[in-house]
Parts: sequence; C-alpha cells; structure tokens
Amino acid sequence: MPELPEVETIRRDLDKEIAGKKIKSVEVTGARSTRRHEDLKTFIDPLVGRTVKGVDRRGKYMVVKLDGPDVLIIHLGMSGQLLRAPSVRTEMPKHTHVVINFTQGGQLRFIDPRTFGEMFVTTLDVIEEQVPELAHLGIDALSAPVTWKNFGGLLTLRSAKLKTALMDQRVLAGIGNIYSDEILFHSGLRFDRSTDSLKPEDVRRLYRSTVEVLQEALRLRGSSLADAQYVDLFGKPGGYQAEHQVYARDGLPCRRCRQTITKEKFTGRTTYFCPACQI
DNA sequence: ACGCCCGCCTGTAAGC
DNA sequence: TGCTTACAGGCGGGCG
Repeated sequence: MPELPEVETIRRDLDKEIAGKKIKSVEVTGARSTRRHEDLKTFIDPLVGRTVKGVDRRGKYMVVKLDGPDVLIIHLGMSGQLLRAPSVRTEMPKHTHVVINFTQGGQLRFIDPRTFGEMFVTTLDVIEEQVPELAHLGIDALSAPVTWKNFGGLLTLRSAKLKTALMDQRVLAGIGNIYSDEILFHSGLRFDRSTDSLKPEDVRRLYRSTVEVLQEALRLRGSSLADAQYVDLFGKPGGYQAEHQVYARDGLPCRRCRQTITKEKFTGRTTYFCPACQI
C-alpha cells in the first residue's frame, strides 16, 4: 500500500509522537508479522525497557532508533497500518498483530490484514549481511542532495523500461505503483520507454517530475484510495488521491488533453497512462 | 545474468 | 441473492 509519501508522513508523525517514550511491554498476537524472529523473545526482549530516540526512514522501511544497540525496523507491505492509541481502552481493530505499550501510557499498534508487512529487531552494523534488501536500497527518492545528473546516472545504469527502473528499489528507493504512473504522466513519458532512449532533457524532466510529484504528495500527506487502507498515525486519510492524474482513472478523460486514460498490465502491475500526453 | 511471474495473505467488488 | 473470480499501495524466490 504505502509508498514513500505515505511512509514519510507516518515517519514524521511517529518521530514526534514516540521519541522520548519508554517501551513498557510488547504484545505479539500475529506471529507472521515478526516472521524473521523464530523465537519471539528475540523480538520482544531487546525492545522492553528501551527509550525511543527517533524514527528514520530508508526507502519504504522505517527505522525506530532506541537507546541501546538495537533498532526496530517496520515495513508496511501492502496493507500495514501504524496507529497511535491514546489509551488501552480504545477498541482494538481487527488484524492487530503487534502492540507496543509505553510507560507514559498509550500504545502503538501494528495492523495488517494481508500480513505482507513486518517488524523486526536488528542492529545497524549487521544490516549489511542480515538484511540485504535494506542494505541494497538505492538513493532515497526524496533526499535533498540528489542532482538530476546522478539521478540520470542511476536510472540509466542498466537498460530497462522506465516504469521498471523507477520502481526498482535498488535504483531509487520509495517509488511504487501509484507514484511511478503519476511521475511518468507528469514527465510526459510512457512507462514502456527504454531508459537508454532518454535524451538529457528527458532525464531532467523525469527528475523534476519525481521530485515535484513526491513532494506534493507528501505535502498532502499521501494517497488514500477507496478502500481507505492507508491512513496516518491518527487514522486520518491523505489528500493526494484528489490530485491523481492517471492512477485508477481508466476510462476517464485526461485532465490535460481529454483523451481517455488507458489501463494496461505491465510486468504484473496495472499501469495507467494517457496515450496522447505520454510518448 | 537478467527479466518476468508467482506466491505470499485477506478483503472487497465485479461478474455470472 | 450467492457463488466464483479477479484484483489490490510490495517484494523475494525461482524459473526460463
């Protein structure tokens, strides 16, 4: 579900909400969410008694820093939610798999119907060998020091279709199915263009579109779709879905040229585009 | 060696 | 109305 704007929205809220809080206890009711830990003690014990220092993000992974050697990694998968509950009495939603209780009161709950998301504890120095998918992430699509030249260098490192390259977490970290389509529309480029067909001005446009789309989506606190799966830490939906130009708009007129938005399967993912605006 | 497809899950909506 | 099917924000493994 969540891509970079959604994960970053949650990360910022989480950082404000739980930094300085001390973990009193941890309840795991859905062991699939902690599947990297064969023994639940190795998940729970390093957390209990620790104080949260802050929350970082690497691509779609959140990194909860603690006052010890360990970090708590959270990935939301397709349907994961993190919800702050002010009191233990707040009704527990269905599919709540992990609950973290703080000594100051309140809870952090991990809810995930499809269970593709996960939480695990590790230390930063062993991430390289233990969590290669995290270690091999490309540059963060929202990180400030990215220039259009190194963006282009990374993107065209290997020959691939544009959408595949944009969604490749080892190239650029954070972009998924919604934002790749929105970014490609914004740049006027088709999803199936080859990276090596790009002229420098195309790379520059794609770079600008990536930054602009993601920053605007972040400003509006992400995209919540009809199923309202994505909500922020306080259960509120985002607002960027109202700005979508192509995603889930098949059959509707393009907001720019009035041509009908087309839907097509591409490497297993539904892809939306304007056949007139994107070349 | 690389690209593609499947499977992992549950919920929902469309189709018959 | 009810059963069946397809599909959904991600990602790793295995296959060709």
